[in-house]
Amino acid sequence: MTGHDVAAHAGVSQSTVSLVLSGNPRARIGEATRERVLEAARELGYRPNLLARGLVQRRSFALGIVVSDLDNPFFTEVVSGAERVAAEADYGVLLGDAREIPAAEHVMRLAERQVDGVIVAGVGLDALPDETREGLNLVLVDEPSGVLPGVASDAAAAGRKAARHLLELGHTRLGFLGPASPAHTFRMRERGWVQALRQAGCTIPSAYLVRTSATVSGGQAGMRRLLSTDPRPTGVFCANDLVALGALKACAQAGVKVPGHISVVGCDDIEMARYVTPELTTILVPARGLGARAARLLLLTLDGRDTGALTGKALGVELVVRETTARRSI
Amino acid sequence: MTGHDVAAHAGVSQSTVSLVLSGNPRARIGEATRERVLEAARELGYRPNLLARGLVQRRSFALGIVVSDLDNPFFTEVVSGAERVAAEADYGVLLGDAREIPAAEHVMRLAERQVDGVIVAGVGLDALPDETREGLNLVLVDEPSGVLPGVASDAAAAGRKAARHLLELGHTRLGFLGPASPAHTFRMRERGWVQALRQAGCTIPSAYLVRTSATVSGGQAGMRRLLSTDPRPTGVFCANDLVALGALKACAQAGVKVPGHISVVGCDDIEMARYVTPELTTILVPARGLGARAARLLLLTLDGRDTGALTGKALGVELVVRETTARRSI
DNA sequence: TCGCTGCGCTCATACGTATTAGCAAATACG
DNA sequence: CGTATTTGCTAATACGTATGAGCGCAGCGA
Repeated sequence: MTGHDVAAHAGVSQSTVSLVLSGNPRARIGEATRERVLEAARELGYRPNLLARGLVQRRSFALGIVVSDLDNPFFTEVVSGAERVAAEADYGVLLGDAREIPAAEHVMRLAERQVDGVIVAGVGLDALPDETREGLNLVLVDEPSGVLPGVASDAAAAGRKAARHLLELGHTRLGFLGPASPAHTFRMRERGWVQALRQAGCTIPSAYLVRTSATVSGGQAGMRRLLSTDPRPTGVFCANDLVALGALKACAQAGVKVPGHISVVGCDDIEMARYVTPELTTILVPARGLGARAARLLLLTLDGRDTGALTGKALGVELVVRETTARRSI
Repeated sequence: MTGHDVAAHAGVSQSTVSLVLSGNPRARIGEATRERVLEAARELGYRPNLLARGLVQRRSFALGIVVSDLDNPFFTEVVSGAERVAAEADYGVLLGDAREIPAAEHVMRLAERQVDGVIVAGVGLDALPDETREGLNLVLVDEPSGVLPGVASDAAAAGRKAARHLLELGHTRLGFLGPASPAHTFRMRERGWVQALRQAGCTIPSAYLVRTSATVSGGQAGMRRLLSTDPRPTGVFCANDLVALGALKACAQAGVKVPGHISVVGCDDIEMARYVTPELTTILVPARGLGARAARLLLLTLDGRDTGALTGKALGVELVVRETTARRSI
């Protein structure tokens, strides 16, 4: 079922079929033949071959999205946001998960598939060698590089807001749970946290700064370490919600009451945060918004339009107070 | 950077480049020229254009996956499993989320992109009209149709195992929370549940069979209704884990102790089930396994290989006892 | 010396679409 | 009525790859 078949059926040439169906407005086509072609196409159930179109147009109208971990709900939200925008614009979305196959490899494969651009989330710039990305439209999510376009949340603000919230509740012994990651976002969350505490005249014993992997089990192990310090912190900020969930688990297992004995603040506001008991106080990072904005940025770039409105400033983050934080009781 | 460029650089024809790089084993190529071509390709950083290849081979080496709801962790796990298998086999994965755009529309778009096959999950056969799928390799996940190939979990067994578990704990007043969905999986989970109860001589008042949407808020609302019955059920089976999480939330808000006052069993075993407090007792449905098997089935079909081993029987489900179920106390 | 047989490579073409140049007929203009 | 101009369509080509047919050449036997 090709354009030639439609042409034959309508008694015109393939060129005419293409002109009619591409909807090129400045194409001069008689009303009668336009009707005949549309009718024939409908009758035959014609669907254009986008590979052929892509080949000649040198645009595939597809974009790729590579995430570091498809099991992390934060990234699936990013994907979800990007997919929505892309689909709305009639773009296809090719997915890559960097757990088994490195991000750089995914990017090259997507390039072979001639995607018009690639969104990369949760992957540092150092994991993407130059030769990987030459001649490719890349947008980084939450990894400001200065050299590549990207969208980001205000990670330092996330740390600051967590700190201020706990400080306002009267807490002064404050712990941090997060990965020793080169990822910009994690570094900035930590930096914002530390700076806000310093500014408030709060000292930070090194035992209160615990390194863990950015996963639930990491948070669990990290919180165990934190609970074994003496005196314990009365408030903890976790670098992301998965870590916070692990921390809550560790508290429950150790018989430590949240928020009675210790207050916990997460970061991301994944959906799960609302469903655990007690509900997690966290910093909302608009994951879906980041994905959507990344896709929009890419699409604007491809159309050669102005992208200033999207690259300008970071997406705001917001404190969401739920049940894991309370005024210091002792 | 095309095969012609590599050819010019190596002093051979484009055909030769193709023969060398396609690695066609029965191609007769001299060792010297093979080396020259490989060297040239490496030097120029040549990457073949898969659109062109797909056009001539009439195979894109890509497959599509359409899910009903990308925010449901169960489906992201299905996607994750399929992506892994596909990537391993050098296939691309095109993603479609059926919340904004109907599944049938996604399938047609994927067909235009010439995917070699499509995996559809969480979507009933009735949502896919015949003309949508003609000439297309479809695999349905958890929606046995008899007419299309598919992979499925043993949904009736899920219902039965939930029932037996609660019966063994001494519960006799048993409620069900689930959608009035045409989806085969939900129907079978319910049927297995009902049959096992009947078989045990357990009557099921219609007030104990509550219809809700298959979401957290649906489960929350449903559980509220169930808690207002008199006498209350002492055990509840939820059609999936999201519903169960909502049910737990409703209990917490109503001051009803789980599992002290009421036992709750979910279905799917999404990751979240382990992180809520109390941890959710549930029926493990191997989502990632389903996705992986669907992808393998598709790949085997495309290679014209035998698929008997994969289509034969449903994937087993398994009771995972955690903390939301306990022996009937009163 | 002359066929004959593999070997190693190239030529030509096809895949299905978009697009430019151009042709014939119709229309407008002086 | 003759000449521009516009209208409506087609022919031809390109996109980058795979692949079957075919060609020159070396080696080999007679």
